[in-house]
Amino acid sequence: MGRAPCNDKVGLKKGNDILTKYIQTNGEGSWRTLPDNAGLSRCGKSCRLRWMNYLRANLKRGNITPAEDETIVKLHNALGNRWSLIAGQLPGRTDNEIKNYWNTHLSRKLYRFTRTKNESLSTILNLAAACKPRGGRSFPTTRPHTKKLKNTASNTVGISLAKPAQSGTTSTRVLEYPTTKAKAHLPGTILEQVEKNPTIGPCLDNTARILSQCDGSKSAELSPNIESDDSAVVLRPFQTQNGENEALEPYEWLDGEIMRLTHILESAQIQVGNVAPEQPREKGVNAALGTEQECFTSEEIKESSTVLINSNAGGGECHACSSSINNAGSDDEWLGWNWVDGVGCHNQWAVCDEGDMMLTCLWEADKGQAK
DNA sequence: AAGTTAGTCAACCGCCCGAGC
DNA sequence: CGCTCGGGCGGTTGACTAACT
Repeated sequence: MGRAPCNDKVGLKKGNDILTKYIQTNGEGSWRTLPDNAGLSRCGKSCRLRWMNYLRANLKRGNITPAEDETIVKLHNALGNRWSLIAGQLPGRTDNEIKNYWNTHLSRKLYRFTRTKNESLSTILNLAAACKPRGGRSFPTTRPHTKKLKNTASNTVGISLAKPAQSGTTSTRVLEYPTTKAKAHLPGTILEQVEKNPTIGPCLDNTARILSQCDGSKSAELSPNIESDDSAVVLRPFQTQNGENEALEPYEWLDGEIMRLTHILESAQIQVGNVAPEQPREKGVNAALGTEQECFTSEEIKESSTVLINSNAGGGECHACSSSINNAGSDDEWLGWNWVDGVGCHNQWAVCDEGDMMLTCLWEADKGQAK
C-alpha cells in the first residue's frame, strides 16, 4: 500500500543508520552542519525531516486508531491545519502522518458522502461510517482535484487559527495565536492551553458560538465574546445566555461542543439542496471560487465580519467555510453543483470539511430562520 | 491478464518566524 | 533597523500499490 518506505533501499538504510547514530551521539539540532559532520549527502532539512518523521524513537507505526481518529477530528475542528499542534496531542504520531491521514482519509471521506445532497446529515454520517476503505471508482476523486490545491493561500479545509496581521494590511482583523516558540513554552496540553489562554482557541470560541446559535440554547447574538480593536480580535471566555462565564475543565468545553454538535446532527432534519429555486449567485461571489466569501452574500459578509475573518495572502485563516478544494470551480467535478439560495452554502457545505461545513450551514440555516 | 484509476505516504518545496549580528 | 541564517511548518508532489474494469 502506498510507496514503499525508502529504507527498504540499501543505500538509504545505510544513511538512516548513520543519521540515527549521529543524532544518538550528538543530539538533535544543527541540522545544516549535520550532513557534513555525519558524512551524509543530504541537506540538513532533509535529514531533519527524515529523523522527525521516520527515524525518531517512540514513533508509533501502523494505522491510526479510532480513538486517534476521533482526536484528530476534534483537534482539527479546533485548530485547523495546525498539524504539528495536533500531532503534539497524539504521542508517537508526526504532523506529516496526521496531515496525510486527514487529507486522504477524513476529508475525502466526508467530501464524498456530503455530496449526497438529498440525504439527511445522520444518513450521511452513517454512510461515512460505513465508508468503503478502498476503492475503485465508486466515488470519483480525481488527482486534478488534489492538484488544484496548489497555488492557494491555504489548504485550509477546517476552521483555522489566524496568523497575525501582516504589516501593511489594513482593515483585516485577525485572531491571534501564539508563535511556535511561545507555544513551546506553554505548559500542558493544547486544550489546556486554550483553556488558560483564550487567544489560542479563538475559532473554537467561534465554533461554540456558532453552534450555540444553531442549538438555540445559547444567546443568538452573533459575537458577544469578541471585542476588537484595529489590529486584532480579542476573544472573551464563552458566556452563557445570562452573561456568566463558563468555567470548563480542560477538554470539557471541547467535548461539550462535540456532544452538542453530535446532538444537533442527530436531531437535525436538514435537507441539503432542497431549497429555493435556482438563483444566480451574487456577482463577484460567483467568480471568487476558493474564497470564503462565496458562502455569503456581501451583506452577510458585512454582518459576519467579526466572525468571518478576512483571508489575505498569508494572513487570516479563520474561515467559517473555506476550502481550496473550491478552487476546482472550473472542474467538471464541481460543475454539477446546483448553486441555489443566493448564498450557496446549502451546497457549499459539501466541499467543506465536517466541522466548518456543518457549522456554516447550520449557522446559515439558523440565520435564515431568524430573519 | 492487462490496462486504468484511485488511494497512500515519504519526501520535497517554499514560506515564515525568531535569534543573532 | 535591517540583514542573514537556522529551524519549523504546511502544502504539494510523485512513486508506488491496490482495486477495479
